[in-house]
Amino acid sequence: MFFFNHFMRIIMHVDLDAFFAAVEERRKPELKGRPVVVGADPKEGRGRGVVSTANYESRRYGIRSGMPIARAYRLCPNAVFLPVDFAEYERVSDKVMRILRNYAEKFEQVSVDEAFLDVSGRTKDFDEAKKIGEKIQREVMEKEGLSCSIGIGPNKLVAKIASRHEKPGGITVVESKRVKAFLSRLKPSELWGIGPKTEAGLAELGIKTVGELAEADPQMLLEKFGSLGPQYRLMAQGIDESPVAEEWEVKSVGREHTFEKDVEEPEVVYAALNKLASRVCGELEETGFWYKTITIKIRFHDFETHTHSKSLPRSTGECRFLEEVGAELLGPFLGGKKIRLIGLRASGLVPAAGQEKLA
DNA sequence: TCTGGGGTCCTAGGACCC
DNA sequence: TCTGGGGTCCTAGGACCC
Repeated sequence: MFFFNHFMRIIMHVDLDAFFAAVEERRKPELKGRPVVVGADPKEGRGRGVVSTANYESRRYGIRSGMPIARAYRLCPNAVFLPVDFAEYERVSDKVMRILRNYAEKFEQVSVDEAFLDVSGRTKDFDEAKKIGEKIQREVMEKEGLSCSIGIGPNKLVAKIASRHEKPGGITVVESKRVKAFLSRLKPSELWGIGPKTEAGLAELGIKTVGELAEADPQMLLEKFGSLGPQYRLMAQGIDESPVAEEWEVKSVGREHTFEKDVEEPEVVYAALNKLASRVCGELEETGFWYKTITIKIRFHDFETHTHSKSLPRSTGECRFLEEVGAELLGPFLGGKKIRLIGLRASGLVPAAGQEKLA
C-alpha cells in the first residue's frame, strides 16, 4: 500500500444543527422560538421511546437526544412533542447533500444529517477552506433554511470533533500544528468509537483525557482492549489516514419493534414477526438484494437481549424464509419471560442482479 | 431516568477443509 | 497415537454511532 503522505489533506465535516427539529420548524413556522422535541409519543409521561432530536430551546430544560421521552416530558411538559417523519427528513437531506457535493472532490454522506468533504484539491490552505465553509453555510441557509456547523481539519477524525466545537452555526478550523493541543483536554469518549464502556476501562488504567491516552503505554492498551487499544492511541494523537469514501455497500437490512406493553402471548409475537418480515422483504426488493442469513433479536422485559441467527444453504430472494426461519428461531424464546422487543434482520446481502442468472 | 430503531464493526470458539 | 497451520464460514454477544 502506498499513501501520498506528503500531500496535506483538508477535510471538512458538515453537521446539520438539530436537524429533525429544524425541518419541523421549517414547515411549521409557528414553532419558532418554542421548545420542540422530535421522538416517541410522550403519552403524558408514560411513553416508552426516546428523544430523537431536541431543538436548542428544549435543551435549555435539560432535554437531550437519546433521553427517555417520559423524562423529557417531565422536564418540560409544555414542549411541542412531534413524531419522527423520517421520509420528510430524507427528502430535505437529499437536497442539502446535493448542495454539499458540489463543493468537494470527494464526498461521503455519513448519515441523514452529516457529511465529509475532501476539499484538498480546491483550496490552497485552511483559510481558504474556511471561506468555502462560510459559503456552504450561506447556501444551505438560503436554499433550505437550515443551519449547519462545520469542522475543518487535516483528517476526518479532527474535522468531525471540530464541527461539534461551536454548535450551532459555527466553523472551527484545526490546523495540523494545533491538533495535539486541540485534542489533549478532551474526554476519551469524544473520540469516534470510544463510548462509556471503553472510557470506564481507560479510567481503570488511570487515563482520563485524550492527552493521557496519546502518551499511554501501547502494550498496556493492547492487553486491556486487544487490537483496538493501539488504534485508540493513534486516534488520541490525531492520526487518521482514512479516506473520504464515495460509497459503501449495504451489509444488512433489519426492522425491529418495541411493544407498547411487554407481551407473553406467542400469537402476538408471531404476528409482529410477520409484519417485520414483510417490511424487511419490501426493503430488500426495493434495494435489489438477495440475502443468506436471518437473525432475530429478542429483548425481555428486564432488557436482557438475545440474538439467534441461521444461514440458508445459499442466498435467496424469496421472502418466505424470513418468516419461516424467523419463526423457527423465535420458538425457544417464547413461553418464558415477557417480551419487550422483537427484531428481524437479513444479512449476507448480494445484488439480486446476477443471482437470478445463477438460480 | 428506565432505556427507539436503523445500522457497522469486532471478538471468539467451533466446524470444516486442505 | 499424544495431535500443525491457515483460511473461511457460522453463530452469539457486545460496543458503538446517529
